[in-house]
Amino acid sequence: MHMRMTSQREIILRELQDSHQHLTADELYERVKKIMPRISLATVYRNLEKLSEAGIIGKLEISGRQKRFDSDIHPHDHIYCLECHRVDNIEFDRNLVNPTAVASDKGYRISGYRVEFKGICSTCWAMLNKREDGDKQ
Amino acid sequence: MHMRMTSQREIILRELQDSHQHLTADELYERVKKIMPRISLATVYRNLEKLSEAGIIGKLEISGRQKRFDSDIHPHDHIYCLECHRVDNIEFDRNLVNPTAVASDKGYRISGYRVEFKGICSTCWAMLNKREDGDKQ
DNA sequence: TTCTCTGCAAATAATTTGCACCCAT
DNA sequence: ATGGGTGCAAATTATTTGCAGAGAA
Repeated sequence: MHMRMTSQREIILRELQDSHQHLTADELYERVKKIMPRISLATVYRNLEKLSEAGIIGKLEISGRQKRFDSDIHPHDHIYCLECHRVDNIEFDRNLVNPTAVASDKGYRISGYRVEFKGICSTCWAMLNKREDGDKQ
Repeated sequence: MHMRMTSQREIILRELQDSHQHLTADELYERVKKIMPRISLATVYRNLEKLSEAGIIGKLEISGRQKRFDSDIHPHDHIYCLECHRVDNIEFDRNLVNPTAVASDKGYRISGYRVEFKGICSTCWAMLNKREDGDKQ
């Protein structure tokens, strides 16, 4: 059950890291295809799953949409745009939340938590304002 | 664009409220079918969408799985079980998080946030321990 | 050699949509 | 009488899986 390093796995991981973004499987597929045109989307899915199981990348399950993947695995939180669905890191002091303080709740054994902000990103905000200006004329 | 009250809408809402749970569309469909056997799953989806748009119920998009719906619309947070995927309310002091303190981040206009805990619920915890005991024998 | 990985196509899961008819307002 | 709502089936979206061959270790 050991994980082999294949060229597809290597490229998928590198492309995610180089992107400095929180990409979806198909966004990553489009990027990887430029380097390795015969790769299949299933391979991208399978590798992202393996890599996140192995703790090499993070899997973001945010806002009930497509999963996104994150090459940054240190604990941090995110914000997503309600308009374009992009996801960014957000600076939030995780010391403010003490999981053990709520640990007795409902008898759950708590293993983690995340704080997920939502809003409108600056790009969409600008577009929305432009559209409103147009409406007025 | 006004919302009509139909018998299906009424029953869907009532069943969700009476359940005191965070149900998925198809769980609710199964319950409603017992009262109104010819209702379709699409109707359940459409009504849950309308009701949550109207702010009458809440939509929970948690852990990258099926959406769940909540008849309790006052701001509160949740915990879900990694084993059985049930969702429960969790008591967490939302005053600890100050959205405006992170508002400048990346230029987002923040409109809300949620804190999502994960863990193992007491039922699954008991089952896992029982299974382990079995393994040892 | 062994066993994981791959590409392809088909399958699945969750949700949405087109359409003709129904019914609340 | 309007125009939103409904049931049904088909379509869509995101993801997973079976299979036979490829290729790391």
